[in-house]
Amino acid sequence: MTPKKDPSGRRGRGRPQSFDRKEALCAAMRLFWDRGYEGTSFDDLISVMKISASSFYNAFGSKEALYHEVIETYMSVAGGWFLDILGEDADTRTVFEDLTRAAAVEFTRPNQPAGCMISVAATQCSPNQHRLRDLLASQRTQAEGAMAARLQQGLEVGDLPIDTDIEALAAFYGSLLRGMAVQARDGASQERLMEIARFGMNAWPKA
Amino acid sequence: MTPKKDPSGRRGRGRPQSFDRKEALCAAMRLFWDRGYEGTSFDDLISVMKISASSFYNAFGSKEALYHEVIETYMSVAGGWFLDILGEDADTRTVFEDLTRAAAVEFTRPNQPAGCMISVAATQCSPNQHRLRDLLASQRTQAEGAMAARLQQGLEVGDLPIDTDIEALAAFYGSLLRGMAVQARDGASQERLMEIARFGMNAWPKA
DNA sequence: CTTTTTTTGGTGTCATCGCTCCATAAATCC
DNA sequence: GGATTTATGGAGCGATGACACCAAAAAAAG
Repeated sequence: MTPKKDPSGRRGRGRPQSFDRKEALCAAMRLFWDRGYEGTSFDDLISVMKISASSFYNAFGSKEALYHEVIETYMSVAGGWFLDILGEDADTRTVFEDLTRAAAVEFTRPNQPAGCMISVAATQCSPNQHRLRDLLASQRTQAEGAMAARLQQGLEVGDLPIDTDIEALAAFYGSLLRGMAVQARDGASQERLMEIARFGMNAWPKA
Repeated sequence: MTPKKDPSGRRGRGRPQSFDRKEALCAAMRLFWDRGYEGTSFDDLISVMKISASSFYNAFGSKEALYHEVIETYMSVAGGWFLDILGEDADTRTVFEDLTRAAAVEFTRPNQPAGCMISVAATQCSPNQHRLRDLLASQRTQAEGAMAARLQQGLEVGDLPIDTDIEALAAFYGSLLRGMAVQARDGASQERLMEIARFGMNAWPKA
C-alpha cells in the first residue's frame, strides 16, 4: 500500500510514485467534502487526484479506504482548530466563544468547501453505507464528547453553575455548530454565522 | 398522469389504478426521508410503494418528479406543525418555545424516520443534482423567512427589544433546528432534544 | 547488464441505476 | 357486445458505478 521507506529514509526499490500522495489526498478531501461519499464518483476522484485507476488502487486500496483516510486528514488538518481551541488555557466561556466564532470563520473560508465535512455527512444514505454513517455519527459524538469534557473541567473550576447539565449544554453547542455548517453550505456569509454564534453565546448559563 | 376524475366524482373510463396513490406517496416519503434522494434506488422505491416500474412512471413521471411531490407532501403533512405553530396567536417567545419543543417531539416520533427531511437533505451531493440541492436550500430559506416574519411581527407589538436583529435571530433558530435534526438522526432522544431546545430559549433577547 | 520489485496506462468486467417498450388486462362508453 | 381508454406485468436497454487484470515502464539490487 504505502510506499515502503527504509528507516534511513532511502527509497526502496521499484518504480517510484509519480504523484505526491499528500496532494492527491488533499484533492480527494476537497471533493468528498463538497459532494459527500456517494456523491463523489470514482472517475471524478482519479481526475482531480491526477492519477490512473490502477495507481489509485495501488496507493489507496479502495474508495472507502480512501474516505477513511480523508476523514483522518480532515480531523488533523482542516478540523484541527476545533481541538486546538478546546485545549486553550482560558476561561470556559471564552473557549466556547472562540469555538463558535472560529466555526464562523472556518465554515466560510474561500478556496475550500463551505461548512464542516463531518457535520453534514451521511445523515441520509442508503443501507449499504451504514458502516460509513455510523463512523460519521461516532465522529460527531466524539466531538461533542470533547466539548462535554471541557465543560466539565469548567464546572470543576467554577466557570459554570454547579447544577449545569454538562451533557445537555454540550449537545446544545453541538447542535448549533452542525446547524451553522448547514447554513454555511447553503451560502450563509461569515458575518451571518458570527451573528448566530453571538446569539449562541447568549444561551451561556448564568449563575 | 393523475387519474382524471369527473367533476361529479365519477371515475373516467379505462382500467382503474390498483393502488392508493396517497399511500404509495407516503411510503416513498418515508424512504426518501430516511435515505435521501441519491441514497434511494428506483427498485427500492417501487418495492415499498408496491407498484411496478410502468405503474410508477404512469403515475409519477420520474424519480425526480416523485421527489418534488414528496417534498410537497412532507411540507403539508409531516412538516405542517411548523407553520401551524408560527401561526399561533400567542406571545412571540411562547411561539418559539413551542416551535423548538415541537421539533424535539416531531424529530423523534416513533414509526417515522428521525429528524427533518428537509433540514439534512442534499447538503452534499454530486453536481448533476444541483437543481435538487438548490430546491432544498430554498425550502430551508423559506422556513427561515417564515420565522423571520413572525419575529418581525413580534418586534412590532413589543415582544422583542426594538434593536433586535430579526434576520440574525431567525438564522440562529434556523441553525438550532437544523442541528437538532442532525442530532435526531444520530439517535438523540426526545429528552435530549428538549434540553437543547431549553438552552436555545435561554438565548432569547432580553430587553 | 540482468534480475527483481513496484508503479503505471489502458482495457475489460460485472452489477446497478433510472428508465422504456409492448403486449395484455380491466374498466367505461356507445 | 365492440370500441376506446387507461393501467399493469415483464423483459430489456443504455449509461454509469466501482473495480480488476495485464503487459509495459522505471527504478534499485546483484
